[in-house]
Amino acid sequence: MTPIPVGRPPTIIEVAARAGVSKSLASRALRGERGVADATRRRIHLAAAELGYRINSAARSLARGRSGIVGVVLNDIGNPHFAGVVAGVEAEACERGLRTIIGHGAGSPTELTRQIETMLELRVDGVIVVSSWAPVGSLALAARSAPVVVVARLAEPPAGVDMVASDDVAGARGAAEHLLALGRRRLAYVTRSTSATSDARRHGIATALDGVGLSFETHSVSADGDEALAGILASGVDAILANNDVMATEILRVARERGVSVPAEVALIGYDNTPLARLISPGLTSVGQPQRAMGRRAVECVAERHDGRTEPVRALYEPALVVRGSTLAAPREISAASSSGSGR
Amino acid sequence: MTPIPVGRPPTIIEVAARAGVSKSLASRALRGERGVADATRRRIHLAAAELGYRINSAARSLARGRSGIVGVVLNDIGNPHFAGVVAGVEAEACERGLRTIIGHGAGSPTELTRQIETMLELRVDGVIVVSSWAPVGSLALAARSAPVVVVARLAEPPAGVDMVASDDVAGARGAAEHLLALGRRRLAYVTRSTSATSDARRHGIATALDGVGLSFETHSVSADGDEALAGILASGVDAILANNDVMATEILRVARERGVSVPAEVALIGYDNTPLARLISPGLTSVGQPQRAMGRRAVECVAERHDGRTEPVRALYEPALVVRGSTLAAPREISAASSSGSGR
DNA sequence: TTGTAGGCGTTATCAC
DNA sequence: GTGATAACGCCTACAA
Repeated sequence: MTPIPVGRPPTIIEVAARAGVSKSLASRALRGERGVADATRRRIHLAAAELGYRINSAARSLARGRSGIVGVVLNDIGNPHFAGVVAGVEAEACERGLRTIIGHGAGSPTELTRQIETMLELRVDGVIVVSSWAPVGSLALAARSAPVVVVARLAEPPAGVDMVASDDVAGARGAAEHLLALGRRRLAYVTRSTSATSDARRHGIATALDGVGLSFETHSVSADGDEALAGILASGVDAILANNDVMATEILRVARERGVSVPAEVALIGYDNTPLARLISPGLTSVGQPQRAMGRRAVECVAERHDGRTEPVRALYEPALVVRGSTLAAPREISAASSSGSGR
Repeated sequence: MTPIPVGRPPTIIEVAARAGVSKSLASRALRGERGVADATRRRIHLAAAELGYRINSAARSLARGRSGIVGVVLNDIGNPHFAGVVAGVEAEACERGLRTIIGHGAGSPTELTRQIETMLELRVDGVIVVSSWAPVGSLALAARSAPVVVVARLAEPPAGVDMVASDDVAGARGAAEHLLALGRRRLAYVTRSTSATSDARRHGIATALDGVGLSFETHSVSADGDEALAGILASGVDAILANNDVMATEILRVARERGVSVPAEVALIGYDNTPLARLISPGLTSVGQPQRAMGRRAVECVAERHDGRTEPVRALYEPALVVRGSTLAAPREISAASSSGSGR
């Protein structure tokens, strides 16, 4: 006893009836296939328009076996880094005639997994997971059902999962070397929580400091860790590397509130080089990743898997340090791209 | 013994076969309906787990007539205002057993329309459009197929479309009055482009200034309008109201680059009171909207429509001015909630 | 150029 | 408790 809703969307059968043709012909005409008389085609399109017909994508993907949609699961909508990746995904998907839908992982492994599940149930043609917090197990499982691409660093990406990332070790090392070159010696690394990405960046910093016989501390702070941040700022460090721009911006705010001057007392470096880095004052020195290019590459990976590729992709893009006021006394901007590679 | 499934994802028929039951029984068991012997139910769940079975949501929504998914179409992923609304939507949807997927309108009416179309083709149970740039026509059309809620101001929302907004006129008026109270007299309003939201805010400012016999200018600037912004800053104004926090932050950056001091020379007010307002320096005075509450209300609207409501909802929430350093000489924060209403 | 006849995976309505 | 069987809306051979 389905309570028939008022104005249930019309089906292709009703369109066909109105145009006086069979449903298969209507289907072909609406899909834009050739082999339909022009006059008939016009009648069909007219009927569809009059009825407000809209294809039922559930029925279509059931019949075709694929949906024409790629799903993107984001770690955190509020972080502008992800907006950049999404832009790349959308551009490439659009060029290939694919639609894009987005799922929000809300920074939680559980929720990320749920969103990936939803995408798979929707039978998307591929899942692009922009997060390094998705449980490896659920990624591997997902990859059994559809092409899965992770746009982030994974310690040990499963064989069935493609990975598109930037070289976090090199990026963080470059950032640390920049600080060393400026004469900073007491560095700290601040991150939200441990992840493969975070670990790789820490390792990069360690590499740089090992070379000159220095050590540094790593701090994990929670979302509202103002006190913790203040403590770090007051601990005698002269430079802080943050795991991303949002984190760096928080640190900058706390520094200001506590009267710690940046960069005079403490130099500050973010990661991702999001628009945020340019907006704040002083401008934030940050390690840039080619977000758009990575997003595009992820869609390519999905397409390649559909074309039969089975060997996993491990694309690593070169990061580029963008120097701004938060590490320099003068607010003058210097773009110091360390190197640029395709990563392919 | 868990054989690795290969090829197409397993269907409920394979699960049923493996468990030695009919597909109807498997369906009932997997759906958690009662009327299945416990032992049988366990066998079925085991078989499903071993095969890595995942329901085909296309088939389900085809059979059921609804998808259990609400679609959210955002004007701009990069603007943190939308993240707040999404959080509210997700919370409420989750409590009601609904999934949420997101579409990215990329700030363009065309793309917004396309994303709404995609949602309708996916037969979502409701579309929540968080933007005032979606063409009214396409909203009205969409509302013929599914409940549509706009979370933004529309000049004349179609009868079939629910609207959840905050009182932009009052919010902007309050902001302008705040500036007047501080002794500012030469105000300017800066927006990206005209929209119902933008118009309402302009009107609110006009209302406040009319009361004291002052006038002001409205400027539309494009995405990379640094020169235009610099021009406005140099035009002799002593206060600027921006259409949103992102825009305000841009203005602040340009002001800094051109040596215009905020708030000493020019006071600055944003809109939305996003996390961004707190992050930058000086803190940004901003008109807050209850994003989460509005997101939740939107999902309620969808549910109500499903329960048979036909009269449109026109919910208006009270904005609240949050005063920070960008309008005060001292960087001390004063939370000045003008009033708080449920908007129901 | 057009029509007919399955079939896609699931749910729902019956019988048994 | 359990199992056939008919939709659901569309696509795709295959016929006409």
